[in-house]
Amino acid sequence: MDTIETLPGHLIRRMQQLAVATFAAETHAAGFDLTPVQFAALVTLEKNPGIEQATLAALIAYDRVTIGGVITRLEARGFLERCVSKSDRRARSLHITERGTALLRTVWPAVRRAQDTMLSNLTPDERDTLLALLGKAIGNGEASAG
Amino acid sequence: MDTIETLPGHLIRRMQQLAVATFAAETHAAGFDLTPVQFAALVTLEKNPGIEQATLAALIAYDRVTIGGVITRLEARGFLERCVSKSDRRARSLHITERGTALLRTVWPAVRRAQDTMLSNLTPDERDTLLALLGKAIGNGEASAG
DNA sequence: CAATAATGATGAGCGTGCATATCATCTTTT
DNA sequence: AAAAGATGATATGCACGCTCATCATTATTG
Repeated sequence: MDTIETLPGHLIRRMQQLAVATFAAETHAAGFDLTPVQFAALVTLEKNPGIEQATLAALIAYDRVTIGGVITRLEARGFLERCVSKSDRRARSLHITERGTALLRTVWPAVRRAQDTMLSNLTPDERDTLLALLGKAIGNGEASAG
Repeated sequence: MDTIETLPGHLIRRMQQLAVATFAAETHAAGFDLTPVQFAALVTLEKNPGIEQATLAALIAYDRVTIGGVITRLEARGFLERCVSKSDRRARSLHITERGTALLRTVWPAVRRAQDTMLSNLTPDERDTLLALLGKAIGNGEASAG
């Protein structure tokens, strides 16, 4: 064998590559400049106002250091605010801004379109199966009561 | 809805995250310091001696610029050689070295183990299904005679 | 309560991953 | 064969994504 094509890791990377490219294509086409991480952070922040960076990182399964940089860039663009937590002076409490909320509201259609496009080679049944298997593979449904 | 958890893109990213982490864990545990891209490049180079950077990039579906950096690091570590192509002085012909071949031979077991570990939550049938669906989603089997 | 450990954030460093621009070289067109 | 276009590689810039180290602050323990 000794080839890359059939290795799970390679297929997974290609899929992720396609997903990111599709996300970028759809959002850019709609006039936005937002990465998947940035979108995930804002969406999660809208649903959980006031959480700290570490909590946000855990919620969307990212490294804390990575999230720090993402937050810095989102703050610089005015999509969220970062202030020292009242209960823990080490922590930074995060709040999405009006501008951030407005961005989410307008970008959601493009994001939904992207989710559809990146699976356009699959039938609806196949999509369901794929997503179920991915969820099972990454351990969704086990101790995910975070 | 308005949440991240159920979006295909999020699941795909989590899967890729798991795949990379598993690859690193298994190869590190076996005493190697190699990234998935570096491994893919070396394997493909072993099978296709003398190809150029652009060809290699196309074979493993990477950006040419990215591959340039990967090749530079692999060359610095003595795993491959880069020389000006005879037929095209713009191009760089790549050859894996003895050291590179030896590395591949010894790291393969860890890589295979990683491929298994990253899907350990799935049954054999589920793994087959997942890989088939990923292949279909990324368009394998259509004009892939590159 | 003092010493220790744990936690939140940040800085440094490395390696992708991609877009854009630039230069060298090859190919095509006229 | 000169002009125009295409292609291979590289430099630059930006954004992840992670490890390790560091500092501040909080929690724990003796």
